[in-house]
Amino acid sequence: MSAPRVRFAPSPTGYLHVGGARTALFNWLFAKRTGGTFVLRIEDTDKQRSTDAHTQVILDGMRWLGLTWDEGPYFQGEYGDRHRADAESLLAKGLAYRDYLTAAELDAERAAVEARGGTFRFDRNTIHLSPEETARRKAAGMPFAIRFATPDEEIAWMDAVHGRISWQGRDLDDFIILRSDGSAIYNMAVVSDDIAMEITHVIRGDDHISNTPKQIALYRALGKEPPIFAHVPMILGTDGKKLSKRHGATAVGDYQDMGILPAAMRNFLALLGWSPGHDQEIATEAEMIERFALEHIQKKAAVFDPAKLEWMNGQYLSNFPAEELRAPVERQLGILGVAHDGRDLLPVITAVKARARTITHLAEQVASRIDGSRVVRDEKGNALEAKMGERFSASLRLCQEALLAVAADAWDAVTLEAAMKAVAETHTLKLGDVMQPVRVALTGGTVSEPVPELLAVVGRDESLARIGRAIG
RNA sequence: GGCCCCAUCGUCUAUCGGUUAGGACGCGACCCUUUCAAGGUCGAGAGACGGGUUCGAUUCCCGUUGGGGCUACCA
Repeated sequence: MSAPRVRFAPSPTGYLHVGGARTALFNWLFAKRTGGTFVLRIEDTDKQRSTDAHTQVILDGMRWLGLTWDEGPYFQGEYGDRHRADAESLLAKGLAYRDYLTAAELDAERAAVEARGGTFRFDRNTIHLSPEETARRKAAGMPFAIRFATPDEEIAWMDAVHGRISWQGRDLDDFIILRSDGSAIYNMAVVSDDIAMEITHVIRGDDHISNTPKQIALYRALGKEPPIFAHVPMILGTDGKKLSKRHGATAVGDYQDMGILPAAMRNFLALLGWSPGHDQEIATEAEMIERFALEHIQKKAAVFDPAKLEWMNGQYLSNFPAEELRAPVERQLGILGVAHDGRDLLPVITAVKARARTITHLAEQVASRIDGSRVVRDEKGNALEAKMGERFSASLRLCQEALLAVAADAWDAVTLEAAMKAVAETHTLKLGDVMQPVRVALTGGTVSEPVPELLAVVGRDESLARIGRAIG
């Protein structure tokens, strides 16, 4: 068998949604795994809703996720002539027919049926013009749509994730393949393109299952062998409904803005509906490619859990070397408007990255270490001060005194830890009562890296300044 | 309504007829510790229901219930 050719075919009518991104990821993984070709095709035939801006956002989202394509992007809108030729070839073979009924007349027909409480369904035997009227319109050169004469036979396929799925032709109506303006309808365009682009495996969302029998019928009518279909499950919101705007962030760009790393997003998305078959969840790109198989894709829809994504992102943050985090952190600092010129961020990032869950969060912490104006006292910080009362500033004064005694060239975590412990010992204070006030004075909150490291990262002058300010 | 798809802890999942039904997130407890959203240990927590098939069903078949998708001269 020749190498597989797969495609991801988004329509540029919106942003790149996580569902689409996951579909793209599965296609990409499959292509990598099999040594196949990953084709990107932009389905921009809906002129009303498609925009170049959306196309750009989708391309950016894929690049951000590292889902590089081998061919394309092709733009479906450029192949109108081929779509039309394919539709007309069906007409020539007698497998499709002209329908002179106008869209308005069809709408009226539909409205009438629905007004009676019925369910409208196109039926070639009941919904049609009289032969005379058809002849008259044809003679008058009126525009017509082309309908596919769906054969009354079973259409079945072995879905790579679902197994055998079958439909009866009679449950499909004679759907339109070419509009009266000469443009192809979705199913016709897709089949025409997939044939022309020699696509061997169609990996797409579950919601396309009902399009598949129509497309297979079209392949047969065109005398072509259908590709292998793999319908991957949908992604749902926390309430079990199809993921949508009201669930919050659904666009890949939203997660980029929230400070999610591409590697974490990719890893998380891969595990939504697919499993490597073992217990290791954090996996490199190479490991995922190595284990990827269509057969291991889940049939059931998956609920998107933002909490687990954040956890996973936190894992990547902890494990990534600080150097790799510097660029995204600097970018975020820029967004926050924090000057960091000439400042070595690596020690700061190293100190705080284990406790951060997003780049945004990480950058905020870095900002608070290098810029005193970025320190905001949180509830816990206030609560601690209130709880300790007078002892709070008393403790800080003792620390201030001890820290002043530490020379600038001796200002490192080891020396500082010794100095802090000495304060506790000589004044018979609990270590926590000495450390916590300093943490609150320096960060505004009760959560941070170990205090000696914190002092080292913030620096001597700034640390003492913040302590001075806290004492008041 | 019709057609189609689906069904293991709250969530993501492992299991491909025999397991004390395993792991992860989240949750709880404990340990470590100056604190923690870090690390470690432990715990609670699932086969929707009813029939078959079988020596034996989470697993295979049927039905019920529940959820989802499609049902356009949209993609």
